[in-house]
Amino acid sequence: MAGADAALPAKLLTRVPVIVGPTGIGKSRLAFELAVRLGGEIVVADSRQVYERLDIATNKPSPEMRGRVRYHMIDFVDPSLNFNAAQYVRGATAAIDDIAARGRVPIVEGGTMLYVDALSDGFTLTGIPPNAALRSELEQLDIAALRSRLLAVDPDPGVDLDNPVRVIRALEILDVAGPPLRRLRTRTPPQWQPVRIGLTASLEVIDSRLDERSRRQVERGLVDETQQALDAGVPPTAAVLTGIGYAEALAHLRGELSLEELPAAMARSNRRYARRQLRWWRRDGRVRWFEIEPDPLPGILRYLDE
RNA sequence: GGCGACGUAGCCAAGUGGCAAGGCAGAGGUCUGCAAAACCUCCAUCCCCAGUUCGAUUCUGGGCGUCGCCU
Repeated sequence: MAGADAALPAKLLTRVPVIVGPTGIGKSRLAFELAVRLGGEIVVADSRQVYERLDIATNKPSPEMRGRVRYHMIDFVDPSLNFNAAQYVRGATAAIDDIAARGRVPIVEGGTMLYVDALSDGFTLTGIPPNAALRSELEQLDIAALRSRLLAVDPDPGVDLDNPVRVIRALEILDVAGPPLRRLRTRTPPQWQPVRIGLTASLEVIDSRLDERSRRQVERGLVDETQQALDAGVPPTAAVLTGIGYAEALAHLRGELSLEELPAAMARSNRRYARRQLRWWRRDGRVRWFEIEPDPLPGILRYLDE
């Protein structure tokens, strides 16, 4: 965080707590408590909580929490649509400005690694929308063909050439913006100072919390919620329904997974995701880590005061 | 008790007389930006014993086990 501070004294920048960590560790609860203490509002950085109605497996804050603290960037996108990181950064940036302008404390909390970093580091994202026709054409090609097609347009695109999703996206962007791809990827730090706070615990603790949460989500009516979304016309391929919990609930509705097996399958997906999140933020030296036991809140408040 | 089939990694599963596909799960990693996605790396000497053979997971015999059918 040193570089950005040189131009503006740190104290003049609004310090924004950014709560990160693996799924199921209680980030949401902590952000809530922090908001209550600080007179804050929460900007959720989560690629699934943005969608309307699908509440259970997206782990949206409870109605009680939402009654006491104002939340932003949740529950406002038609679940049939696909929301993306560029839209997120635009919306979240506006929300933070708005919160700060009203003299309140913005608190970012989230699990979607790219969203958190894109917002906090000010990634310039093109926001170029998916081109269905181009995609269906490109999806016919194997990775070697995709790769050579990309390299023909841009010899040094800076994307993983083994990864079809990335290569297709690169071609999609180049189709609109033209080469070179690298010039489109800049960073403009936000007008506020992120204070990254990581919540962590042992893998055993995380895993057992995920087991428990998955079981409760099924009890709370995850399958019904999924069925209702389908009945409302949300296609099974919609982004929300490919998320953890909904993907497994759909498998159950298709008869591929019994109700008894459902929580375990969900917990497994969650475990993988949690590990990926830990790896992502572990390598970010700007994150200050706090164990969830004992209550990390006092230490975090002290840290924010430094 | 008889007949038949099978016995390959945590699970599913291919395969061959010459040093054992793949998928899932697991572990580790990537990320200049569609990210709860995608990608990369790692991960077995084939139930046991004896025999045939230069060489057996693959062939033969005997165990043990599982499944099915029959009595």
